[in-house]
Amino acid sequence: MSKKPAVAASDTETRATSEHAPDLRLWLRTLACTNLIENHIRSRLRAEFGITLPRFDLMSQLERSPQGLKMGELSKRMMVTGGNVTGITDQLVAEGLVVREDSPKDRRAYIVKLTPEGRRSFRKMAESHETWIVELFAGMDEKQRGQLYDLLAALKRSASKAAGK
Amino acid sequence: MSKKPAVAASDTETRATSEHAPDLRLWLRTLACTNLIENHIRSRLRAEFGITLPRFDLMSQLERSPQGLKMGELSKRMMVTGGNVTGITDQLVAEGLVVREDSPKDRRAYIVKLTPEGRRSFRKMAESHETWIVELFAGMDEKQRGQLYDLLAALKRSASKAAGK
DNA sequence: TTTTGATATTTTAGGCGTCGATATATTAAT
DNA sequence: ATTAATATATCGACGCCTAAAATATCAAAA
Repeated sequence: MSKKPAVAASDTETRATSEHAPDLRLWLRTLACTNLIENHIRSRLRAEFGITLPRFDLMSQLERSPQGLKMGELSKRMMVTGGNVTGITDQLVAEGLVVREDSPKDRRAYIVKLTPEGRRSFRKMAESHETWIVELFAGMDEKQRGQLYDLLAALKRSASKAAGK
Repeated sequence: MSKKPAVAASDTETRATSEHAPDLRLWLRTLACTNLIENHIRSRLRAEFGITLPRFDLMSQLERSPQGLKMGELSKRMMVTGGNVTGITDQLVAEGLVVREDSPKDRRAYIVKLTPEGRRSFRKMAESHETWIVELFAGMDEKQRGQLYDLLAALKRSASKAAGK
């Protein structure tokens, strides 16, 4: 009996029908995929490790930057506002998974780093996380995944340009 | 001078590097695209119409179902929890854009419908919304968009199956 | 040096979103 | 007809998230 979360499983995409522009349907399908996967990952992280997705994401950024990151860097990379990063960091600090160190170069700034426990904890979770992702994409063959990867690069360029970089 | 929101513009994808599995990089790229587009749409809806994305989404569902939808239907289609729908609906009711009618068939349920004003208001916003989406995808050619559409269908199938329908 | 403008972070207020619990109604089984 | 199981929606607590304003520092120009 795998636990079904209270959140419903289906179709954001239901919004789109014949009269809508193809681009709109394409966008809604993109969204549906993302929501599906994100909701799944979110609930598994919660169920199996008692952590939230944003906290996991922040730790993930830090694990890849052992020298640490400034709050503003985290904000850019996570694509969320600075105020948001403040809150998430506060929580992780309280849990002992992360530390704020004063920047020697700039007294306005902090350098956020994983603690040894944070690093240990993250690596364990990341392993499962990667497995889950692999499972979610397993229904596509190698070639499809490669094509999708390339097309998303094109989409990223297109949207970045239209959104004003 | 187009207004730049306080939210940073770049790369969730920064998380992925060489040592990560290809699937993980594919997922992070998907996420980066979605965030980019969603953030853009969110701030334009706010700036130009003073509405939030979730409220727009809910109205969007209702516009396509003139007979109205039960709270639970909205929850499924929007891929969010029931409690969440309650809150968003409350706000839209307070703004006079939506009504909760008692279901004649089932006294537990409500049927939510757009008011005439809600419908009028939505149609005006939807026009702009669609234009924005078209702009965001404009950097891809017809063929690329078609391929992406098909590949996302495959992803949706794959992820739905792995997530347990 | 003082001012000016930009940058780094936090704070505040309010909306979104989840989970788990509750109240109520429906449906099925006894 | 009573009971039990299931379904619909709301509520409360808590965390995420944004936008806008406040605070502090830096860097460069006057």
